[in-house]
Amino acid sequence: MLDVPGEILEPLARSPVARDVAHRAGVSTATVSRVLNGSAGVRADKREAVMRAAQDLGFVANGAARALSTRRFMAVGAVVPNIENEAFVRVLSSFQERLRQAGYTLVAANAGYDLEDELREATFLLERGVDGLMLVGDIHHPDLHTRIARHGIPMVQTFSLSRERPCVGFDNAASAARAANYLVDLGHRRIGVISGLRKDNDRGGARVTGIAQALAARGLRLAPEHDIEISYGIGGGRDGFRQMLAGGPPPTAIICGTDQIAFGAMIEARARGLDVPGDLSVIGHNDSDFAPFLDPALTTIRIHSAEIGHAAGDHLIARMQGRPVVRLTQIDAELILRASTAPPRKQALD
Amino acid sequence: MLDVPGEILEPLARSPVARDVAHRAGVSTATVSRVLNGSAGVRADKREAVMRAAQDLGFVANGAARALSTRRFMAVGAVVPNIENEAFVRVLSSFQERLRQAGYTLVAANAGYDLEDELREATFLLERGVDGLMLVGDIHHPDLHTRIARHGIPMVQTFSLSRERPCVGFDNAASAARAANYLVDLGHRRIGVISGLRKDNDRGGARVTGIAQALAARGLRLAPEHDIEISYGIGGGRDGFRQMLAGGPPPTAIICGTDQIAFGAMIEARARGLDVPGDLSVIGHNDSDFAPFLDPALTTIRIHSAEIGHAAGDHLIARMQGRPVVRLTQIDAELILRASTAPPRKQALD
DNA sequence: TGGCTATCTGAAAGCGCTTTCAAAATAGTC
DNA sequence: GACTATTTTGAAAGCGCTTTCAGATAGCCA
Repeated sequence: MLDVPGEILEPLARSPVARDVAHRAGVSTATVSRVLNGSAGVRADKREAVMRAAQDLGFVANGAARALSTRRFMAVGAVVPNIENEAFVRVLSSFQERLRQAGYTLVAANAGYDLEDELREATFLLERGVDGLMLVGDIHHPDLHTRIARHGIPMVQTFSLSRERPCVGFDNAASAARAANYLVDLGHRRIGVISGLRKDNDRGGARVTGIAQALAARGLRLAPEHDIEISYGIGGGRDGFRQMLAGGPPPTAIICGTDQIAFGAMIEARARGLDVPGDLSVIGHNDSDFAPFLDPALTTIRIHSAEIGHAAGDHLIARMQGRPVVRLTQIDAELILRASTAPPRKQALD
Repeated sequence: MLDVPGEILEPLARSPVARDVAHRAGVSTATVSRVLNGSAGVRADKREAVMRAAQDLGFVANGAARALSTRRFMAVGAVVPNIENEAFVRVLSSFQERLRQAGYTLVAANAGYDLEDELREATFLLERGVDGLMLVGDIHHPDLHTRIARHGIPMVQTFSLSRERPCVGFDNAASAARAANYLVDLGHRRIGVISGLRKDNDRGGARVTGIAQALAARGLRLAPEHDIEISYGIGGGRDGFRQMLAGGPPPTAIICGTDQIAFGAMIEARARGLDVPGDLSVIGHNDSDFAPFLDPALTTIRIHSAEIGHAAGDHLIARMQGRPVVRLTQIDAELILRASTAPPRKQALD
């Protein structure tokens, strides 16, 4: 890093307030407020005058004053585990889209898969006065809901379903189970899982559970040495698959917690001379941009992130406006079949 | 999407305010404020009492009231072209990290590579009362700077250098030129470029210019048919390279605007039976997570996004606190050599 | 103990907007 | 033209916090 010396910069001037506009237009601030908020009952000529005055002065209402006065901040918060994760970014993006249309601002924060941190960030947002809050998953710090309740604002959870709380998501166990069943149908018998960290992460946990149960229902089992938990990312996927190979006879198929992990596993498999899908079928999660372009193209569980974001936005907006709303919105994930899955080779089956 | 009927939810209760705390602690709101803001000059026993009362009541200061009173919102805005773009997400993430430490909240918005939209989003943030603003690049709507100035808040631009305005970035032309020179040094003579959309995008434009100039300085030229502009993404890269092949003798090396584009170009090249790097050397931009894992591993220009975000954060914080600051911070990009670049085959050189 | 600082503390005045309430202006009626 | 029903309007009271200013307390020294 290199700092290039340059002119030193300085600040400020007083920006116009409602009284200035009122003066210029020859009315009271009450009327200015009425005009600017579109309330009815202002004579056309005064309305005109106010509009022009505001325009001339470049008046912009002070958000804090307005918020203080109306008791609404017109902002909603969102706390996601990892703001650099594609799926969360997509949700945030679509969530924001909706909020923006309704005049709300999105304030997002990062919790890094840690309950304490999540609580801290959420509290920070609450202090800011957000009018609503979006969270990811159904596992949170025990104090979190109390604090949210104390602020009396609506909250919605995303990505997973919840028994008690408002949520927009999908059945992680069921969709992962579907992937497992698909593999079993193809003829696979030894199926492994590489997931991200599962601590305090109901999505990851549910997926593995779903797979284990699906296998059990078909008379198979998820061997402990084929149930790997690693940190996210391509590197994690490589490590995970390496670990799996170290534990006895390799699986003929694996289901991964993200497409990045799947990508990593495929790389490691290839480095070990295994053919995908010949020797190893691979399924990812999320349907990332690159998934169709991998070689072979990656079979993956597509999560409709944009729809989740939209639905979560709609839910929160409705509640903030006092409209009734259903507690649970389910948006199903979808298994996208591509070239990384195939029946196992005969000799691998014994 | 499926809506499952559920209980209908409802709201509210009054949250405690400073006066409540004052009452409970037997002091005035002035003292409460002093304690909660850590101002000196409050006797220990009263301080204790206030702390406990606040704790018991679960008091959280109303952000709007505080903002109104202090004239500082403790929030800064950021408008980026595409919130789903890896490089921008990284910058936002590190930017936020710094802000958060200093007690500021980040409010981010999406402009989608459109000047009008950028103006709209920035105005929205300005209305919100942000205390500072981060933008990307040096090309903006003519009205934007006027509006920012009217609010009297500091602004910093990122990713590119600017002649007039505060900025944290790197010399896009120079770093792209370095990549071009490297290719020429390897022996390449026909070098192509696939960039993202260049309209209103000084980064993309500068990179191409830098490459063209570097080539010119070595007695070569960037042929128009080898100068391709496409929309971002892997698909864009494929299309771009296809277009390039349609335009006469193919280049022996290409420089791409992002790693995604490079990835797409590599896929297309392989689909055409070209070997990378044997028949085609490829250089990307950004050093994405997947770059080292592509086959072959991608040579790329690493942009130190995290440092840019940190520096931009530091810059804004300093100015918001009235401290002097240098106008321009340069953070150099770096050419990361991997396996996707090599000398051209002899027969390709004529 | 009295007198004089040095500390602490609370009353009160904003911050800039919205909104209520009653007065002023206008319109409508007979 | 007097009188009532409507609209329009502005004065003023908050919203909940910070901060100034002056008064109350405590601390010290003679």
